Amino acid sequence: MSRVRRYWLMKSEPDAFSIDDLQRVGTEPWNGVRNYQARNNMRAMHVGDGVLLYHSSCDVPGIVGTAKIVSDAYPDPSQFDPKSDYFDPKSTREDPRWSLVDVAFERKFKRTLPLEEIKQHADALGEEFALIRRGSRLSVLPVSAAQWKLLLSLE
DNA sequence: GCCAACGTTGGC
DNA sequence: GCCAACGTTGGC
Repeated sequence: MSRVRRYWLMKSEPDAFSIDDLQRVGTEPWNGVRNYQARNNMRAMHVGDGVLLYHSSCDVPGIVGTAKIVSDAYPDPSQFDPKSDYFDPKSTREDPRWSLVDVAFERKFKRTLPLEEIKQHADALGEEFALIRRGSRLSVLPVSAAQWKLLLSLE
């Protein structure tokens, strides 16, 4: 039983966790996501799905490389840790509120593909693409096969 | 540092 | 269930 490979885009702030950090550690549990839409997207992920890594809140915001999903979603342990910034007192182990997936480094682009440049392809990418939708702050978002192909061709 | 956009919280 | 207040995101 095979399934269709799906694609996603995941943001991080390079000051906190960059693609170089991911390359160093190899695989990272993507913890700390505390937005329901982003969480639901992670719950829809499966092993083998493709990820575009995006750097936000930095000199040149943009796509910096690719990664792979290497686990299905499971409860984010940091929600249960009172010492963690991501502690959620309203979450229980019986019914965990927040999930994460394990993300493995795949490839770093030769250059950052800047948001500014991505926006120039808004027509081809489509108005519904959350990365360039006005006011969208979603940190984990779906990417279609066509969008994936186009964005990789811009590297 | 500014600020627009958005999500969440909590009083009523 | 409404909505004002507040906190956060993230480009610029």
